[in-house]
Amino acid sequence: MLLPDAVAALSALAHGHRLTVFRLLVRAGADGLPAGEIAREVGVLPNTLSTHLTILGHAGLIQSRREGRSVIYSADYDGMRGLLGFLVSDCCAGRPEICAPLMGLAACCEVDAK
Amino acid sequence: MLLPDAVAALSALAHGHRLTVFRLLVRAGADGLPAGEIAREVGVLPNTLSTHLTILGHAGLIQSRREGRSVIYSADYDGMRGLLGFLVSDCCAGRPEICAPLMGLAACCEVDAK
DNA sequence: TCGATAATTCGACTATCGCCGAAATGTCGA
DNA sequence: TCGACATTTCGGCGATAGTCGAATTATCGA
Repeated sequence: MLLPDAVAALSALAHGHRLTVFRLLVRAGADGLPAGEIAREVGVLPNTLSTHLTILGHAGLIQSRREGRSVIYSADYDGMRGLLGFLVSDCCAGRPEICAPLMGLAACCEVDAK
Repeated sequence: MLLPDAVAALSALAHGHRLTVFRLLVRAGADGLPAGEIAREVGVLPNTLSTHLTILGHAGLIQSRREGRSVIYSADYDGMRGLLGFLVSDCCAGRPEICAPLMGLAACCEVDAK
């Protein structure tokens, strides 16, 4: 991931509603959620939400697929990993002790964790 | 970390110059860098950089200390970890296979890595 | 084919962000 | 104490982001 892509992804998440939507989709998993339900859940007008979803999509953080008259949105875990990887890249600069505290983040996947 | 704090941190990083500055400081380690050198390195006017540094500081991503007539800025690794932790929190939702690909990010600290 | 539902696109308005020049503040050496 | 250096603060300007109402597109059931 290049810096402009990272800026786009960070800008996409740098908004209360969009960040809420993204986290909602991250938790929803691969099944995703229809746009209407997201709008209801987050409490934002459908047209406004649509622009937010477009921004998140362009940033590579979410995907969409059509199912009947609904459009289902789901998190793009590859994009998410790309952003996180960019943020921690070169954090060590030869000093493992510096970013050692960052280890353990992935432990969120452990059973019983959190 | 609460959502408003995460939005503040993401907004702080959602800017080309600020993201560049942050990465520079992350690599610089605990020693940090004086404001003037950062300005030269990034290629931005001192007064403009100052506002950027203030924003990053308020977001809890960098710290500053005075040394003589210089002000030394350095990355706040705690704040950084807080943001990353927030982004991956609850990503599993009981489905370890979903965010399993996120594991290995912390491998940046491994010797020989990157 | 028609009406209803779901979602998006368009146009316009307001608020906020980012930048710069100029001035002010803080610190040190002579 | 004074002048020089490093950084910050302040003012105003142009550009961009966010929101909304209204209109448009897409899909389904009858």
